[in-house]
Amino acid sequence: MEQESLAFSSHSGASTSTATVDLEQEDLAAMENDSSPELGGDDDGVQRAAELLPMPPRQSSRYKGVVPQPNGRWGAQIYERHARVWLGTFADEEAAARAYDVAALRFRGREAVTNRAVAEGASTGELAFLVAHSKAEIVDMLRKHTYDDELQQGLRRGARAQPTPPWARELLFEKAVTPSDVGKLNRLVVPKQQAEKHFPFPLRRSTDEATGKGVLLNFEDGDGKVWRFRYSYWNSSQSYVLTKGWSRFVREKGLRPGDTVAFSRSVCGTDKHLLIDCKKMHRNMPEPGAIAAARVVKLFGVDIAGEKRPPQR
DNA sequence: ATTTGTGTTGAG
DNA sequence: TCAACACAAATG
Repeated sequence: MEQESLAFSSHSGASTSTATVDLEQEDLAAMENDSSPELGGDDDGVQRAAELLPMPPRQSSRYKGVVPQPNGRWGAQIYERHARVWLGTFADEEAAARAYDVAALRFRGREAVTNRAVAEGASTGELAFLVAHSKAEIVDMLRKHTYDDELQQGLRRGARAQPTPPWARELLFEKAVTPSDVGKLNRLVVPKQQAEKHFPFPLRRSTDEATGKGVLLNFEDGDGKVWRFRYSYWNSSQSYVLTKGWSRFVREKGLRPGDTVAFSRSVCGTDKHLLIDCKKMHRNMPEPGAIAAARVVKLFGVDIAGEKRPPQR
């Protein structure tokens, strides 16, 4: 259901057939459809009648990628590798221009020349949405005039249905956890530079710490589950830390020294909440205690480990 | 009967 | 690359 096929016109088309090619993820199939241009007196000169009827000269559009249609409507098109990609027809010029802009952003990236002011034609969220879809999908949305809906729905997904899609996340930083980060200290040391750069409040080193509370921050994990940690600054060690709630996270995720925790931020228009994910260094390696537990179960045929075994993932 | 969008050309 | 123009293919 991911693959759409769009028709493209062959540039040096000697063949009279319309080439249909699949737009995959990123690439438009290259068609080297070359042959000698048809020569020879193909047709006579039967082309006079039309000239006499002064069709109101179709005025060209002031927008890039927009072309007038005979019926007064507007078409949008963009070129890719010598081939035209038709983006559909629209009632008004602006809608067509908008379609071109969207396509240009998807095909040529952030720096693409568009019709809208260079400043803000696309939010970070929209850019992410675009990149998360194939060119064919975007073109299809444009032609069906469903782009705006899909975009909104896509951005919703991040704020509503729990798991924020990968494309709606912006990585802030990662840290390989140390033994003490996953030990009994119930705290994660957040690299100072990263903390000051990415985490909410410029946590006052005396104020907030003096009161000893810091701030509570919510983090969504890969499964959409929300974790709440206390984030504060410890004067004693001159470091930023995540404390309350951290040990439970470590336990539930089975974090071990050397594993990595990644912090990112939702890129959706509104609430740019924080996200946390962990990358286990050795995927299939059972936890230290797991082996013993498994043996016990096997030996005695009793699920004595059932209660104690922490949930995986 | 209309509309879409492809074939095609020539300018930049 | 890009749009103008003509008109065949696609649609209702």
